[in-house]
Amino acid sequence: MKDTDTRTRTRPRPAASERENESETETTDERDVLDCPECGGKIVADSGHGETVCSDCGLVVAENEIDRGPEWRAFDSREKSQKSRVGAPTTKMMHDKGLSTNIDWRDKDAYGRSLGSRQRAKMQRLRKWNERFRTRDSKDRNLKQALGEIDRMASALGLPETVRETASVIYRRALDENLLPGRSIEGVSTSAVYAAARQAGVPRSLDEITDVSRVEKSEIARTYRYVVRELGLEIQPADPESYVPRFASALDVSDEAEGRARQLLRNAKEQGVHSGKSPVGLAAAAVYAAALLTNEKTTQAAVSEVADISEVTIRNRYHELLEAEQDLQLA
DNA sequence: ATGGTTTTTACTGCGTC
DNA sequence: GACGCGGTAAAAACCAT
Repeated sequence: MKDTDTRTRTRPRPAASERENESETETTDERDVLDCPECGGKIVADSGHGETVCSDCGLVVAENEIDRGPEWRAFDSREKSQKSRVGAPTTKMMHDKGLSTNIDWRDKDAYGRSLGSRQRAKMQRLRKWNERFRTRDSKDRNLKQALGEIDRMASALGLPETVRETASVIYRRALDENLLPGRSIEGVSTSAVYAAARQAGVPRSLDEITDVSRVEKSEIARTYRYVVRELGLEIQPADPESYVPRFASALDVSDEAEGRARQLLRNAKEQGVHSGKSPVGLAAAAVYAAALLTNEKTTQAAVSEVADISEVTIRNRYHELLEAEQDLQLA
């Protein structure tokens, strides 16, 4: 991980629809406009989410200002007024932030008198229904937010529609099985994306996932393990070959080299050289080795860059890959 | 918590353009 | 002399126990 300083972290720009909404929600008085150190573009102090962010490259200059914007987002003026922050202070301790109706369990009226049996039965029914609606509402809102997040991350990672759908399904299942309490919506939706991408055979490394998520790597990993276990998802370790096309095209190497890379990986697999090693490292090394074999110019540094893996690892892996290749020819 | 394995970081030496 | 590459040692991260 390169970004040790949390204040200068780049982030993918929000989807167009979101940005439009933010700018029209915001009153346009006294904004600070400065030049971005990163790309020279304009930085507008606001964004409505307590962040000061460059509109061109997404560089986050300052975070943790007070967010005065409305809750979530609004699509028309009716929703906007409904969701604006007016009303009782909310608490995060309750799943519905303490805004819902509560019916006392005591069978007394407002003056403390006991209720008749008819009234008691009525109250009993009301309690039951109130409870039902309340939990359903909260799950709805929860799901809405999570699906938005899943969409945002998936598109930032360039994942196809199908992956988003599986991610949503995974999230829904997690919600239905009550896996959420004690875990953040963010964390679980990130895990869902990670799992879905792997299941679909278009894996993204944990680091790549972490870059687009709002939670830390360790939490994602923890939540991911938990979700996979509880849901009984069957996910094989990522196949190194599935990283090859992405690296190959990022490095502009020929199809021939790409084929060689796959071949190298298959050989390695048969000889069991690959177990225990990171699939990303293997894939990166294979691409590098293949480029070498086909006389194309690539540097370890370049491969290391696109694969986000150290050069040392590439060196070690690609020696092993070439050895495996030789052993195979001798046998 | 611990120990074993893998990956990363940092540094050095070698050959080439 | 800068660059690409190789190797090494030590630190850090990761994993299973």
